[in-house]
Amino acid sequence: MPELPDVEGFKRTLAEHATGHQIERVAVRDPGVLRGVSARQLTSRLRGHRFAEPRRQGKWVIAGTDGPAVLMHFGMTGSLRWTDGHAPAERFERLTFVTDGGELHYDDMRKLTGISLASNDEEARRLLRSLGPDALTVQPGEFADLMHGRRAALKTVLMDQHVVAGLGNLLTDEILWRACINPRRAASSLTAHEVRRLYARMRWVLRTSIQAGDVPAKRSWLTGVRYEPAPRCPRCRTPLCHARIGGRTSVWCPRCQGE
DNA sequence: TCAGTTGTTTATAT
DNA sequence: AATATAAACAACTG
Repeated sequence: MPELPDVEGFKRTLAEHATGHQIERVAVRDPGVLRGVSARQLTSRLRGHRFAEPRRQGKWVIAGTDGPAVLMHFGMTGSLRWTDGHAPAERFERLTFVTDGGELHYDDMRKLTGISLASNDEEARRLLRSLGPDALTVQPGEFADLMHGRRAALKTVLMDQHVVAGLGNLLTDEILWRACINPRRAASSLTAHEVRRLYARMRWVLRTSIQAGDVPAKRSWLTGVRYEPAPRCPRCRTPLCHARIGGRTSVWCPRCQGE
């Protein structure tokens, strides 16, 4: 269930375990996750190279090496696991990087996105150049400018990876609920005060979620109640509204955030 | 059997 | 350029 906090965790897995280790081979169990590269190419171009410090931009992990860089996306169901030695394949394991120190396993049930290869970090940046600034590191002034220039519904704008990278459906609803702003408001209609509040709540939700390793499903969070049959606002107990906004199911509190 | 799903890309129209 | 919408991708859950 990868949202930005989960992806940050995958990056950490790479950083803590894989960095410095040499890739001996890549075992492609399901080429359906490869994007723009064949299984043979992936192995031959990566073999012998060592993982460097990984980066994250939005929901992408860039696993650099002293040669090519691996671009990973996790769609709705992907994840990354490290095992110190060889481990039998999990049910949805699609690809394994076998290194001299252990194995990095890419699991993904649905295969909605996948893995691609860039010749170097420069090409990796070029491939991801259409992404907006990362939601965790975007500066308040830049964030305000981005919101100001968009007339579409706030929910749609926040989820648009070309505007700000990293916010998915659950995170966006959680942030808007905490900022007490209606998801259908035009982004450009926010007052300066509202933009500052939105920014502050976004930072808080992201930092708290990253610490937890995912968006917490606690009862005090919108995320923790949104799948209940008749969910109520964790703050004021008002029954929550739900509708499709920007093509995704959205949940909000009509009392805290307006109808 | 059918609807729904935590995401991205592409096409299409406005 | 923005904006809005739908479809496709794939495989599971309720």
